[in-house]
Amino acid sequence: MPNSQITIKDIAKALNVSVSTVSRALNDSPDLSGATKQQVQEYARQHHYKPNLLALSMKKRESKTIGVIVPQIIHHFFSSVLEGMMDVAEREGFNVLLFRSRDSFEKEQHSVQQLISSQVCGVLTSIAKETTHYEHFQELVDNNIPVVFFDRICVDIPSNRVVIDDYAGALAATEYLIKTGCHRIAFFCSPLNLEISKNRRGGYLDALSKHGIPVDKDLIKICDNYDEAIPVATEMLQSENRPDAFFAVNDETALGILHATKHLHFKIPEEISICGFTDGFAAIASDPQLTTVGQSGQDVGRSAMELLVEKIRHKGDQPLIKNKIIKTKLIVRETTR
Amino acid sequence: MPNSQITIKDIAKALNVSVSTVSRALNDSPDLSGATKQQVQEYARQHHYKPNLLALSMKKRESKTIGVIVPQIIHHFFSSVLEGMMDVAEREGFNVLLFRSRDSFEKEQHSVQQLISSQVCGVLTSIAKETTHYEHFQELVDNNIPVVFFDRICVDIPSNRVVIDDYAGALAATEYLIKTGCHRIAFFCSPLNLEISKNRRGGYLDALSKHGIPVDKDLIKICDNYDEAIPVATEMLQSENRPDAFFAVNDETALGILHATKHLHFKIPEEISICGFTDGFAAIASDPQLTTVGQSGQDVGRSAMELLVEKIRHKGDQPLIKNKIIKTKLIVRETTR
DNA sequence: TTGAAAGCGCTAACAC
DNA sequence: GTGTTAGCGCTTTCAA
Repeated sequence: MPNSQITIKDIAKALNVSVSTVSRALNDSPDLSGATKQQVQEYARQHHYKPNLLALSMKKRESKTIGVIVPQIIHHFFSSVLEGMMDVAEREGFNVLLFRSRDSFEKEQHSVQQLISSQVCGVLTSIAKETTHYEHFQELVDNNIPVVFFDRICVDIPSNRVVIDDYAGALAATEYLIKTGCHRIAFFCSPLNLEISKNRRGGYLDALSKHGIPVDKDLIKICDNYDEAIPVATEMLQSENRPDAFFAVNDETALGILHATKHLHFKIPEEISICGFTDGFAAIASDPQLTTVGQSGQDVGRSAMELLVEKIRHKGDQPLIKNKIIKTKLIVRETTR
Repeated sequence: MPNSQITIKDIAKALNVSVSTVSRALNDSPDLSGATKQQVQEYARQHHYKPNLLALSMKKRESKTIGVIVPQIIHHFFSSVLEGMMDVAEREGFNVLLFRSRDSFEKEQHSVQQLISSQVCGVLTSIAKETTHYEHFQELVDNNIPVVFFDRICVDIPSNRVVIDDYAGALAATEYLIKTGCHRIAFFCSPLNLEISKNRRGGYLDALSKHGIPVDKDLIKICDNYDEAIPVATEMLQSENRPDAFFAVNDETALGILHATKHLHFKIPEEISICGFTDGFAAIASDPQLTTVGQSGQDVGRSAMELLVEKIRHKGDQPLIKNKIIKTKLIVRETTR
């Protein structure tokens, strides 16, 4: 921390006025002689005076800082969300304190503690994969710190939420696969403690039942990354009763499946259809290009930050819970018929 | 900001002791009776006491917070850098205040002001594309706030720097192409005001001259993204004197070239070799998988944070400037012979 | 129009 | 062992 920063005290001494005068001048208070005001402002400018935000926050009991916890940063969706949040934070004059949970419950808990200690005026978070209980988030609520969950939400805590319309996205994708002639559609998803997994699975299951296709549990796998998808998909494809389509919770997994499918020389999409979820750059870079459910991370980030700021500004008001649902869009490319 | 947070004052009142006793107990001071200490700690625990970091920072004149400014967040390299920084920050007990310049000089300036005001104890940044003068960074130095530049460095400010070895990476990649039998190697790069462009071009040119291959200006294009690369590469490939290899400043551009090349039914890598720079996920997802110069953003982030923390801890010491160069690694996959 | 003083939450030097 | 107090930088009420 700097030891040479100039304070109002320094200015007061230099100009032979009181600190309150300096404070007033810098805040452009109306009841101050133009002369003194100008003099102070001029001096402050020349000496690069900058208010100490720490002191200001203490005094005003308001830090103008928002805490964000994401599971991961190198991740197309989460970095998009972050970018969207920064758009709004900047516009609304909030700074952002960033934490990352690495999907660890412990790290998430620790981040929340730090955030409370840091006196942030609101928190945006997507919960860690490991997380199954929520006392730490409850503490935020108890401390009167508004929270908005996004994407991986927590239903146990009364708070605003911004989610992708996972159910509708998964429903639409699965229906598309069915309508293009697929009958045995495998589904690769994340652990079911995550709401998004439940919802995407819900969409998948409902699409099947809607079209009278029985559910085969062997077609549903907990598998959500590139490396794991390759052996799992390979095994399925070599089985007697192999699937004719795959739907995965994210693009990486879908691309792992694609890799395995090509390796076994199946024709895509004639023999096997594949659909992902996210629409990152890799979906375009792959060959054939990946059909996927597009979700705008930036929209999620923007909405979440907007909701939070609104909540912070109207803190005393009725604590109504607003949920925001961001629409997805099926992007049909070359891995489906 | 919370209004219900418990303070040492509250604890003192409840337990009928003085605030200093509470403070000492919470800091596990040795000169305190075990009984009182335990009583206080127990009470604090039960009531979820959390120290007010703002007050602590004011008092200690040290905020344990590091400011980071990146041009962009949705960007494989920068998000990797951020992730690497978070690794070290977490380990070393620093919080991270995040800013984004969007490559705008004005936003960068404003971020620096906020950082100074926020009393951060150090700053990590990669300068905006627009930035051509550096008074704002000089102010950090004047305020005795350590700065480490990474990737897009600022040579005018005395400070530590962490850079990718762009020159060596480009040299190695180009030499590899030459050694595997390519003679007409096209080069797609970013505008030349960026140091990285200059350095990568330097590596490319030197590799050519080292192997006695004349430079053909028609083979060098300012083009650094997927969409633009497709038409530019297509045109080159259809020309009479077509290249037999492409080297691009990033993976997206290389993948655009790959797309164009496949579209024209050239055999890869037999007829055309392609090499990118970055090694993001898309390089693996593509088919054939992309040969590329791997640059570890995480290593850059980690090194930058480590250098900064070191500088913060040894503030009084000799202000020697340490530069760190992060090696690249040629990752040969399927788009080169 | 300006100044003095209290206080935000915390620590630490100094008393007892 | 424990309490009292000053002070970090700032705002704001009250007085002058």
